[in-house]
Amino acid sequence: MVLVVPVRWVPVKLATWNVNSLNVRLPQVLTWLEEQAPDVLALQETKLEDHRFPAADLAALGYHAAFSGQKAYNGVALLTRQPPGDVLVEVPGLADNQRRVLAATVGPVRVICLYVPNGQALDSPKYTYKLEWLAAVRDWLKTEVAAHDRVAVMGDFNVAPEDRDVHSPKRWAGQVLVSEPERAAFRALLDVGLQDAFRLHEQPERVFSWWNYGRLALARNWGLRIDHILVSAALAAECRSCAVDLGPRHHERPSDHAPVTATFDSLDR
DNA sequence: ATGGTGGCGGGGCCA
Repeated sequence: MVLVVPVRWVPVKLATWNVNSLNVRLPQVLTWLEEQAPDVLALQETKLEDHRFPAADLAALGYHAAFSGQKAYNGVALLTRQPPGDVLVEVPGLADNQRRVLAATVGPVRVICLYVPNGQALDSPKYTYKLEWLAAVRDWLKTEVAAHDRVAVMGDFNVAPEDRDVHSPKRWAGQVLVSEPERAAFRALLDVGLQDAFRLHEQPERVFSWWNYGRLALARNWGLRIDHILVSAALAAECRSCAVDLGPRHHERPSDHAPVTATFDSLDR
């Protein structure tokens, strides 16, 4: 007689949030962690040197942390319920002083946090840096996807992939964040074997993740969807939902970005 | 509506 052992499936929640200063936003992050209880939260623009990272406050909520920060600009972190393993803070072969990349293995998932350069404007050296950075990251992600079954690449990509991710495609046509070379670079990331978790599911129209500071922008939903969760095929098959959480964007003294969350059915961690 | 704001740092840069 064959005894069939039931496999226990548990939900997994992954999230990403550009907090625009973890120092300022820490109370909001702590509240959000308690409310949403993600298994992993990827943070961008922490703007904190590592010795100032609020690891104790996060540990009090049961979160481990891996982080790669710098003063005033950039900075990424991964908050995880399970200890992060195989932490990496540099893209192999890419010389970059800016702290924009963090990878860690959490349970069965290789989690990668990205803060893609903004690019400033199409005629700026920062735009060239953005495209070169994305090309180098693409090459690296190819190796990560080859090495791991479940991969989630989360962060502020500073690219609105399609016109439906832009409140006013006409107004934004050709601008940084929506230009065709940036969109091609974004599609090249998908080409290594990743899918936009948000587009795996039916979604309302005009869902965005970033709005300019200034009250009119949010009130009129003048936003862009530039924060993304990309998943490998194995995770895509397990993805249950993906959504933007507008709650924190309406808080007092908010980040200009809202968190993006994806849930999964995954084998017991 | 790419700043009419915000963060950092203490002027100017970055987003």
